[in-house]
Amino acid sequence: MSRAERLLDLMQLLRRHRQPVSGHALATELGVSLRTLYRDIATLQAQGAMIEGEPGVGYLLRAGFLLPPLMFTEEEVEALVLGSRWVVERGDSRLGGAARDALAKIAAVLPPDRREGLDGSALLVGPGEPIPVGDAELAAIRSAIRAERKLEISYRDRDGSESRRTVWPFALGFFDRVRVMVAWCELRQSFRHFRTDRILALTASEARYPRRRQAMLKEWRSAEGIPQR
Amino acid sequence: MSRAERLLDLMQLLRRHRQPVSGHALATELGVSLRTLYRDIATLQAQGAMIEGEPGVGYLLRAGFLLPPLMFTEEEVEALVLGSRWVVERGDSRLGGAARDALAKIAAVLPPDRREGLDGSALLVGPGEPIPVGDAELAAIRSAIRAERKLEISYRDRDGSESRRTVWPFALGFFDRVRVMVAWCELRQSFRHFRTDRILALTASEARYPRRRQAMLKEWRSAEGIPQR
DNA sequence: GGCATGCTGACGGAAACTGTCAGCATGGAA
DNA sequence: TTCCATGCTGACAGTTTCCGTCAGCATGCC
Repeated sequence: MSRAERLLDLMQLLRRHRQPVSGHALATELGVSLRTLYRDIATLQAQGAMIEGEPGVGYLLRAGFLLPPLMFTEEEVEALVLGSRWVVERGDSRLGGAARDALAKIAAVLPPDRREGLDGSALLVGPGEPIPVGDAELAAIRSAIRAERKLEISYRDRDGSESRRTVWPFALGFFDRVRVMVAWCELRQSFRHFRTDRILALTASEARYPRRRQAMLKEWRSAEGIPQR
Repeated sequence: MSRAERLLDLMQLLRRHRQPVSGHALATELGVSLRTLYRDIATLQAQGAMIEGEPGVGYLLRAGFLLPPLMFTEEEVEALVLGSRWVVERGDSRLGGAARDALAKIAAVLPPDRREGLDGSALLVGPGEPIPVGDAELAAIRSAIRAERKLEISYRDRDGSESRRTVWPFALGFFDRVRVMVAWCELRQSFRHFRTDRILALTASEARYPRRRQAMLKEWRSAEGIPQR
């Protein structure tokens, strides 16, 4: 049996056992040495499996690796599909792909009768005005926000004057016609909004910024008078 | 990328495409040769995945695969949250509530560390121009579509002339500034679009209409020159 | 301390993987 | 019919990965 097949088997094994299983037992069941089992576990963990190992106890697959069955009402399915269609239509292509993937995963764990609601949903998103972008840039911005890392951008402001700045991005706003990155600007020492279509160049920095993005978001919200939801 | 990882990716890729996909497309997406893709497909099939391949058509993953899908990635959660926020912002209130409920259910199955990404997501939906509505009407339209039931409406068309008609609604389009119900109009004997803000009154009928809404949607799509997705 | 277990590093032979090439099969389109 | 897109299989050789063995450390319980 090839390794790839064995890894799939291992997942099934862990899924079956609700009690902790010793590595030795797993190794035997898979017909493989203990050392190899440890390597397999490590590989699965590297792919995101939340497998917990405790000395003297054994291994246990924690919830959070495989998607359990989900139950949604028809209306909830409609809402998710409509929202995802909007993301596909208006988000960058990576995010659109993610939306499709998410729906596909949901479809896979939905009871069969609800599943058809996914493809056949009657709620459509009309095409909007094409948004000038920056597809790759949007993905870069999102990833910088997620990792709380600085960005260096060349920006042309409303008046046409260009500048180069280092910013701490913490939010991305999707409007009908434009997208706006919200960030702390090191140059101006204040919160600034940057229309993505005015960003001329963008470099992701290795450096993390010193504040938490959640905190900045909250602060920015109150500064702008936006309710905290 | 290791083979094991690639196999999981391949499963998700197949899940995502609900239509047949050519092996060549899959191989390209995975960054691997066509021959290797065939080998991967064979491996998955040997593991019990029901993947159908037809010459001249492509591959299709039948329901009943071997493993439930992996947990959502961060990007997928972002996409779902953004989409739901848009629905809350732009949908009718019932649908917005459903979007919230759906997110809550998703949150319940997320591993704890991922859960905070839900509320704290940095992707925001900008407020759009307020849409004149009809909140209750929208819910009524959606429900009529779902049940494939006729609606009687009073409508004021572009020219300002009013009419009363019975329609068979089968789709609802969300545009930036307006929402449009798509229906078969008994009066005109053709597909018609009705802006929801021009619907003066609306009565849900008990009577079901004689056609399937999926079929009408498909027919309307090709009549309008809209690709079938 | 003894024990069961988890976990890590190193090593060399064995096994699997991969791309290339070559060819066949099938079903729809021209 | 002839084409074409596609699925599918076999063979081969270079490369990569894998795997068992050994050796050792850590943790927590008795």
